[in-house]
This record gives sequence, structure tokens and C-alpha cells, in this order.
Amino acid sequence: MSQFNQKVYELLIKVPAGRITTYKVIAETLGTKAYRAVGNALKNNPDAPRIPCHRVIKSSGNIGGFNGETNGKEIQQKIYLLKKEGIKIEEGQIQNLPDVLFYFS
DNA sequence: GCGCTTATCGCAC
DNA sequence: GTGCGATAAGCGC
Repeated sequence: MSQFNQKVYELLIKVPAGRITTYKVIAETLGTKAYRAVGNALKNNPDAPRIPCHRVIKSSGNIGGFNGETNGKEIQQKIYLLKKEGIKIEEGQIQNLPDVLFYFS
């Protein structure tokens, strides 16, 4: 666990409700291009309820590989909640990505 | 639009 | 030291 992972968690925690972010944004915010490392940080996930991995998506606007592989129902429930927040998701694909995408300005 | 290649970080072997 | 993994961007087709 290095500062990289630590940063990823902190950034994720900063993400407000009803908002999501992408691996690209996180990596860029950290000043690196190790997008995959971000995914690793999330899969490590030392604070599951604190680290909303389901809020982290790919730059393409579609959910990552954790969707359906973790618990299916659980992740879908979270997605449903996000949809209620205003995020439009369909089959793991973000419809209004630019509207809900959160950048760590 | 799809597939292959390169870059990059952390972790396991 | 090498390879793999929740990816991304570039290049060719």
C-alpha cells in the first residue's frame, strides 16, 4: 500500500453522492498514467463501505469488470441508487456520463 | 468501430 | 525480475 493507493481511496471518498468518476480521472489527478493501478487499488479496497468502487467507471462510460462478478445483485442495487441520484445507467453503461462525472478539480 | 501495442503502478510468484 | 490486472490512448484496418 503506497501513497498511490492511499490517494485513490481519498479521492474516491471525496466523490459526492450522485456523482461518479473514472479510472482515467483518478490516475490523471494523481499525476500518473497507471490507470490499471487505480483498479488495483479498488480491488484491494481496505474500506469497502467507504470506497465506492461501483462509482468508479471506465472513460468509455461503462462499468468496469467488477460489475456482475462481485455479487451482481449488490452492485446492481448500488447502481440503482446512483440512478435515483440522477445518474442514468443502463446495463452498466452510463448514459449521461458528462453530467454525473466528477473531476477532482 | 474493432483489435493490437505501449505505458504505467501495485501486487503475487 | 517477470507477469497479471477493475484501463487508456494511439495506430492500422
